[in-house]
Amino acid sequence: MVDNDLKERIKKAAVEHFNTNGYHGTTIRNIAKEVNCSLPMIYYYYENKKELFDEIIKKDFFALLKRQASLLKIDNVIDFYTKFIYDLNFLSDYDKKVYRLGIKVYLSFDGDEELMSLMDEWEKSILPRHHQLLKPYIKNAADETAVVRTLVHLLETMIQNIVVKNRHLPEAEIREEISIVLRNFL
Amino acid sequence: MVDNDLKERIKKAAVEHFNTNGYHGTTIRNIAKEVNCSLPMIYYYYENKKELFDEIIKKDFFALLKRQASLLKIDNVIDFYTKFIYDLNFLSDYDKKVYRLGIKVYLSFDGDEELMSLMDEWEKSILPRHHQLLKPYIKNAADETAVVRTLVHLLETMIQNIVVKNRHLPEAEIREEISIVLRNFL
DNA sequence: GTACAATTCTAACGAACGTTAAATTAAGAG
DNA sequence: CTCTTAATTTAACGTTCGTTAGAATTGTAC
Repeated sequence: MVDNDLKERIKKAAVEHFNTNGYHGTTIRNIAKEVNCSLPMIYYYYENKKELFDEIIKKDFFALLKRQASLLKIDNVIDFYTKFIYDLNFLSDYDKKVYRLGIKVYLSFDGDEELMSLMDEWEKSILPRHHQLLKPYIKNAADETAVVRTLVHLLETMIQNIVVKNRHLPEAEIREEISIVLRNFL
Repeated sequence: MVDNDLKERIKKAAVEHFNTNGYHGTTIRNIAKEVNCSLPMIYYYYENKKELFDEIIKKDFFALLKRQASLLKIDNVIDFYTKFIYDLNFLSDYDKKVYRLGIKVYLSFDGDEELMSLMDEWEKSILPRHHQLLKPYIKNAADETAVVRTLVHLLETMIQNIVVKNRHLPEAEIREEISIVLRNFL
């Protein structure tokens, strides 16, 4: 994320501020000060505060989610999920902040009903996607849906630890937890 | 939570607003309007906006956490944890909102560093507490700490689903997921 | 160099914010 | 009924907010 272009720098600063101070706690003036431009420049590139916020969530956050979801070359299921989570540790700072902001909207800390419904739609797609993904590897299908659900729940917590709480999760811990959920299943 | 007393009604409305609009998005005027009193009445009962916010987190949220943590009569571990989570579904509306607000502070959506460090301290106590709790029931201690960690992570997601996302989690689903993590362990 | 468009700025607008001073009303004691 | 204190209100303060009008600057094409 090289920041030469002013429009991009504004968005970058906005992500930072929205994350730290929330939507209402973020002021256009603070963003302008941070990127060292005058206040109306922000209105030159973005219609208003809300549009700036929405662009981050609608474009950058969902793009990030889709990028994540498309990394689907599985050979070993546990390796795959471990890598899936572990790699989050090494997202760029900007991507992590966008992710964090998205999760905040998802947990309805900020954002409006339109954004919320976009989130809901995304969320509904998660379980089926992972179920599909795991299907070919299931050996013991006794409590299939429950295991997939548990796995997804576990992934969710680990994502939040890395992205929202900004912790580093060691690969070994990730692998252990995923294995615990998936044993007796693969 | 009967609301006769004005001070209590103010706090109740504040929880509602802080939850929906965040700290900065909440205005004293809106709170006053909601409880049908004049604006300075809020300053009659609370020093300022920040003190009102802090009282909710420091008193009500932590009281709630401690109340939850003290429900420790175990006979069957899975029964216990299932009930522990399932009962969250039936918290009073007020308690749920306080819980939700607390989690938001915990995830640093609002609140200052003082509150954050209170949260950190609490968080550090969680793993040891559950480890202690599970100790007498462990049969297969091969990956003891990992299982406890996985369980706590799973509990966290379920708490967030109930309290933050305001979903109802059926007892059967809770039990299934806890059992999946704890099998081969008890 | 001149013309024109794309950037960027200074300065201000009205509205809403947190907070407070001071006046008013309600309640309880003697 | 009077005095005193508690509860509540009206009205305003200074500040900061999101936003915009309009001027100044910079870049580009001929």
